[in-house]
Amino acid sequence: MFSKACEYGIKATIYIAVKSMHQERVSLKEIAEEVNSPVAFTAKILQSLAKSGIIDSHKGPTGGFQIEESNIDAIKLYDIVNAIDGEKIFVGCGLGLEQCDASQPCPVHDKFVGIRDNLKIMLQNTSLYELATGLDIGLTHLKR
Amino acid sequence: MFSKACEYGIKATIYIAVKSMHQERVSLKEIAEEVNSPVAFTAKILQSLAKSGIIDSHKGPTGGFQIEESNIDAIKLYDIVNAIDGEKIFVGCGLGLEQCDASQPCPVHDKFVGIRDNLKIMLQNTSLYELATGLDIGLTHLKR
DNA sequence: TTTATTTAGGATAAATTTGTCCGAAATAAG
DNA sequence: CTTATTTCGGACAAATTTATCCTAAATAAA
Repeated sequence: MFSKACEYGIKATIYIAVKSMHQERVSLKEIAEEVNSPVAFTAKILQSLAKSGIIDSHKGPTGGFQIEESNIDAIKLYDIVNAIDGEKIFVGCGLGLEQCDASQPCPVHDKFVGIRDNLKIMLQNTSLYELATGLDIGLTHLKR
Repeated sequence: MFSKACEYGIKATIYIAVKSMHQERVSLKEIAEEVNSPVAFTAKILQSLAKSGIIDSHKGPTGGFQIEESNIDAIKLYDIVNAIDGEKIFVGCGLGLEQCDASQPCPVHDKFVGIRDNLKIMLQNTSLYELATGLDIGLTHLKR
């Protein structure tokens, strides 16, 4: 469903959010450990999330990643997925046709659009805040 | 969403089904042309679909691919996707966790399972017959 | 039987995704 | 200022997916 990059990016962002809600900044190393993702690859993903403005990064000792607390509720799962995998997941024909829309549909068009709209709506309605809160209170987990 | 292999496989199977409903066998070359897919790669996919028993193949002149007409309604989109991409699309955690279920969920577990179940049900409820019929009567298309 | 045609299948290559390594740049603290 | 720490960013490598090519095997028809 999601790419590995996206999986790591989502996990990392949720972890950073939890820490940010406790006014803590976290290092790449800690994130990769807690989220069970390859360090160097995770670094690349965090870089691009920082460029997208979803997370903040700081160099040097005491440096690391964080998310402005007031943004955590406004950031949606959709934003993270979109920043990493791009909108190509939400656009385009399910069978790869260039020319496919309601007036000239591919055989799976209607059914496919239905599923994908569900996905899109789910991602747009899911806030980083609720994901981070669930993790913080021990309702969910990210390891293994 | 689907792999390229799956896209080509679905398109090819629908095209073969349409022809089979008119008692015609089709060659790899014709399929690849009509479905706008790379010939050699399509050959591989059709090979595996034949091994899975979803389509029949015949060598030699007048050879080609076909689907037993009485099977066309029983074959579901799910069977095609499952034969090519495997069940890994329908199983496993949305964030790639090994240990993730209702009792120890990842942060997106519930929402993700909901979407994926929708997808699975849609694929299981969509018959090759309806897809092929739509194409046959010109309601849908596979080119471009 | 010979020939032409078509799929089967192995080897290989190209493209993309995933992942690593390392020096540069920033920066906090002694 | 120096040093230690941390992210940045480029080059590179491995793995997977996508795609090609060619020979073998089957088989229909002359």
